Amino acid sequence: MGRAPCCDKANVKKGPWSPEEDSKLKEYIEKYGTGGNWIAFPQKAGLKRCGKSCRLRWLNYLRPNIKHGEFSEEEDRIICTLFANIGSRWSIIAAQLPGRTDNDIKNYWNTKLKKKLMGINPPAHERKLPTFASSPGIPPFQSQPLSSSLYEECSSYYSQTTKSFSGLEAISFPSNYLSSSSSLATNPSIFQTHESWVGSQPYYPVTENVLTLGSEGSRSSDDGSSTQISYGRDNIKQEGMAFQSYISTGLEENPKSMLNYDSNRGENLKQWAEKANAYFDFGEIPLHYALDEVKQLIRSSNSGFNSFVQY
DNA sequence: AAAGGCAGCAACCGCACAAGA
DNA sequence: ATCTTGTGCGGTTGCTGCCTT
Repeated sequence: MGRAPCCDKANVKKGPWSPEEDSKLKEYIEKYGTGGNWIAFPQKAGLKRCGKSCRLRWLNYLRPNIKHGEFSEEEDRIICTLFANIGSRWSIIAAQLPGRTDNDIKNYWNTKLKKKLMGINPPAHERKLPTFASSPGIPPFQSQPLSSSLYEECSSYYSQTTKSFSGLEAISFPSNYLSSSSSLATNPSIFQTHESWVGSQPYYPVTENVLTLGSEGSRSSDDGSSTQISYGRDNIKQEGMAFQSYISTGLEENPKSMLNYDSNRGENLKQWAEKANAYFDFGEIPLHYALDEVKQLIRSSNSGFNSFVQY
């Protein structure tokens, strides 16, 4: 038996909102606010809608200062940069783009930006990647030839054959790790190597290629039309590699001690935090907001992570 | 001009989490 | 400590309008 529905599905209207409903919703909120309870809202406002639907309509469409229409090149860059770094966490990305909603950005990514990236993907045979010698305990890394265009850089990871991005891992913690420290203890599989990531896939620690941000490597073009995404061994922080190594070798040697927080809370977590600090580095992302603010967003949205990683 | 295909986007769904009882 | 409820989020669906044949 699942949880009770949030509203009486039989008696609520679904589908597109009419102008009358819109104005009813808007007028009520302008007069009385949301009342802090969206579930009760429709009844108070005299709307035959689910509370969640009202909330969505307000947040995504009716609320003041919502920006609709074309995304700028700068917005494109921010979305790409953040997507590469934190994945499909649209609410966080939206927080960096004033006036844009998470839904808007998600739609834009899925319908346009992703295709933009895919569109100029060179054939696989033209993308032979050099492999760097690996250090002991550290898996080999590969670099990409540097290019001046953000789209080329990102799209080089897109496979026309599999219709998915592959061989690229953002420098990021696995999303399930970020959102819940306990999942780490119960789901060792998050450490396994995987070969593809798309929006819906969880992030795993880097295994092969790394897309890092800022530092040296590719640079913005003169007109600023590209971003500072760059990748390659030179940009990979030793700490990050060590962190990866720490995870993989540690798991092999003693999975229990790596995963059992209850009995090992303390030293293990301290090491985790240290490695995590080094690993979780945004570099010099050219955003309107300070990196600290981005990190703050992530911290504030992931209490599990926050509970043991101190910056 | 009509039909089919496709892209864009608004809205829905279900899950996870947090807060409060 | 457990259960219930509201909220927020990301993934998905389906409607609508435009484009192509």
